[in-house]
Amino acid sequence: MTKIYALVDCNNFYVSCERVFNPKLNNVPVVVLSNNDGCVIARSNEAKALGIKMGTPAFKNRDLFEKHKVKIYSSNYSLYGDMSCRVMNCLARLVPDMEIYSIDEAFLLLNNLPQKPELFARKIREKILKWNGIPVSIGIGDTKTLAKIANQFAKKHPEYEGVLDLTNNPRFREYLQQIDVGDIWGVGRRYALMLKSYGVRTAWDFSKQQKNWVKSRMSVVGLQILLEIQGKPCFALEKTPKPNKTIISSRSFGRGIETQEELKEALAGYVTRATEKLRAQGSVCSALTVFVHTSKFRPDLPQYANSQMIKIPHPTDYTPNLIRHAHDVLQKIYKQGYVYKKTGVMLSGIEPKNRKQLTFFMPSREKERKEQKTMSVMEKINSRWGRGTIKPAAAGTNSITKTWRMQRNLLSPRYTTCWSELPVADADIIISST
DNA sequence: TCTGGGGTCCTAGGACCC
DNA sequence: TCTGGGGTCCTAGGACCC
Repeated sequence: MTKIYALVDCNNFYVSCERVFNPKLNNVPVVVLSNNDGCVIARSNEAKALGIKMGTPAFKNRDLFEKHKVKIYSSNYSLYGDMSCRVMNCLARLVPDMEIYSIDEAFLLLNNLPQKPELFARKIREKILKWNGIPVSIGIGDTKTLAKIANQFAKKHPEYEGVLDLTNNPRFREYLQQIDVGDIWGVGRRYALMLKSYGVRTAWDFSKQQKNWVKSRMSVVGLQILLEIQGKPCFALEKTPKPNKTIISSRSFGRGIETQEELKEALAGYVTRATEKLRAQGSVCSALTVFVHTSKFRPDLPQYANSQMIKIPHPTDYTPNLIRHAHDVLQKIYKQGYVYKKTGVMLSGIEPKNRKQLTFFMPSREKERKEQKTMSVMEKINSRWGRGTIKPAAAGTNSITKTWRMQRNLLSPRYTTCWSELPVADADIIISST
């Protein structure tokens, strides 16, 4: 039986999250900025209409922000992550087969419904809005790629009221002719340029190309995209998330830093975070890469970037070990006389902990048990009292780290994940509205 | 002054082996 | 002097995604 795919996409997700707890933000331009309050990463429709572009640096938009009284927020990932879980849990209650694709998107299978997929999608939409306050758009198609395309119409054009079904759609060709080839899922800027140089401008044009032609220019991935556009599924629904093969933790600094001591401290914090993720997915790692670089936006300062990987003899998830390794690598690539803007760590060679390769020179069982116990106690304390309640001393004390930590000057409260920041209902308002 | 962070997959080419 | 051919594994770099 042919499958019917739906893509549920939260509209302007981060902005929508802010609006749930602050209705004053409705109908006015709102943007959310990346870490360090650097770039615009989410915009309300009003902000899009002002011509504020995705990914542009905040300081370049300053005039627009001021002129139109744009509401500006630092990104509040505690809030967005929690809201995302709520939306996904709702979806999971409504359909048996779903794949969480990103923080604000999920693919669903809409087969064997008692009603037409479009009707069902409208109900999903209503419920998510009612239960979570988050508006979503839903595109439906014979493949994931077509569902993605349908979603673009559902989101952009109000006449669809948030849902478009492209399966058995008599206007299928018309729709594909309106989609720029670069807006196909998986066709990025480079491929779009290449395709256009051959006169392939729209999704419809693309769907008419020869398999070999596409494969020779865009590898097998391009071929899969072609087949998907033609309605032949190549990308299956992935119901269970696969463990990550690499885990990265890195941040830009709020200010440039120069000393190795400060870099070590930052790095220790990132390793701590990365190993938390590693343990959360039940894995160990056998390699670690450290990178540092100066700011490429300061050509007036001397530039330096470097990275180095080391193999770890015994695959591990033990934070102090990995911090030690990271510091060793940093020692090798650190150079004095530069103003560093960013450092980070990547864990790789990741494998399941219960299946890890044994080696002759493994640490003793006893030692391993101790390490495990230490990590599990640390984890318990942090999950009970909040992340970072206890951490390796190498990651620095708050008073020291404060000076280089990232800027988040416009942060909203963690309304849903922190007792002390719960929204407070104003008694007068409650009384007057009842 | 101020420019994010975290992932995946594919391919070509080198090292190495028989 | 003559200097093959086929295979595997690993890595770096490029392309893409949200």
